[in-house]
Amino acid sequence: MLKLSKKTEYAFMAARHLALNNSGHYSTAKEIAENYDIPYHLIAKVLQNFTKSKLVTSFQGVKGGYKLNRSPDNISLVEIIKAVESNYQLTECMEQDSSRSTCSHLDCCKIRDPLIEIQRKIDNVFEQTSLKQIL
Amino acid sequence: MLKLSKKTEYAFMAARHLALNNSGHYSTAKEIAENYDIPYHLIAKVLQNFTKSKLVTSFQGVKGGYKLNRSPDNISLVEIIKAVESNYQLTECMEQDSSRSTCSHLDCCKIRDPLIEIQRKIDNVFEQTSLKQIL
DNA sequence: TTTATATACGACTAAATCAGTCTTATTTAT
DNA sequence: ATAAATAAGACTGATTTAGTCGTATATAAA
Repeated sequence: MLKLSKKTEYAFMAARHLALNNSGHYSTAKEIAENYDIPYHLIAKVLQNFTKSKLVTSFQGVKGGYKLNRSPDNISLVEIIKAVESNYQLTECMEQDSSRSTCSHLDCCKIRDPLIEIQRKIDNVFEQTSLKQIL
Repeated sequence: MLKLSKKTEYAFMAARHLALNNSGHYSTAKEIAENYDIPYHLIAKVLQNFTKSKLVTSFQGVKGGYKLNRSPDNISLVEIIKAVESNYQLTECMEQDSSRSTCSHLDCCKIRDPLIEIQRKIDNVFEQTSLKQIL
């Protein structure tokens, strides 16, 4: 099956929220958690991932929170996905670090190359959809 | 993350094998299992799924096996995927039978419609790639 | 300078899913 | 009859995912 994890769903929701609430105050993890009924610690981790990938800037302490670093039409969905998913790929053997791939069929599977091409096309879908388009 | 299960990988490999060995004899589950080092019972189930979705015709008994019903350029990868994956979708809330959807965010998530559009585009990638293209 | 409110981060647990195994029934060519 | 094949479902173990908990650190404001 072809599925996004909840982490990615939460990431889209959070990114959307940040894009729509970019004035006045910094949005907090608590605010997003309550607004969309998402467990606090989960959305907090998503936002921390955003910070690490420089999608947002975080401010600690009272009146702290998060703000987007770029305008929504300049952020692609693939950036949001890659910020939170450590394993964004179609099959195990597409592991970037090929030494980590443990697939026992590598030498006889014969379908790897066409699948890489398909992965490229799917990347494109997410690459070419901007955060602005899901507001 | 966005991943195909092993079942789909095995399905692609089996479909490819059937396409390349369509003369002389019917290919058997055993033959495919040994050829690609796939557990026999797993590939057997994949082939049974193919039969159910009319992608192949099965023949029981000695000298039995499977044969493709259509030419490889007339079979899309999405058909192969849907034959083996009961849950081919991007998110839980895209469940065709909406009564089965248990997502607790349905009323506040706000990203469902754009995601449905993205699902459509990904469908398209698999729809427009034929079995012939992965031979 | 204390307090309340925020991010940062890692350990842990429970639930769900996936991959694989095993067993039995049925069909059919020889 | 027998051997070789599909059909189908129950079961198990491993892995992944989702969610929880606890603690440290930073900072605005009283």
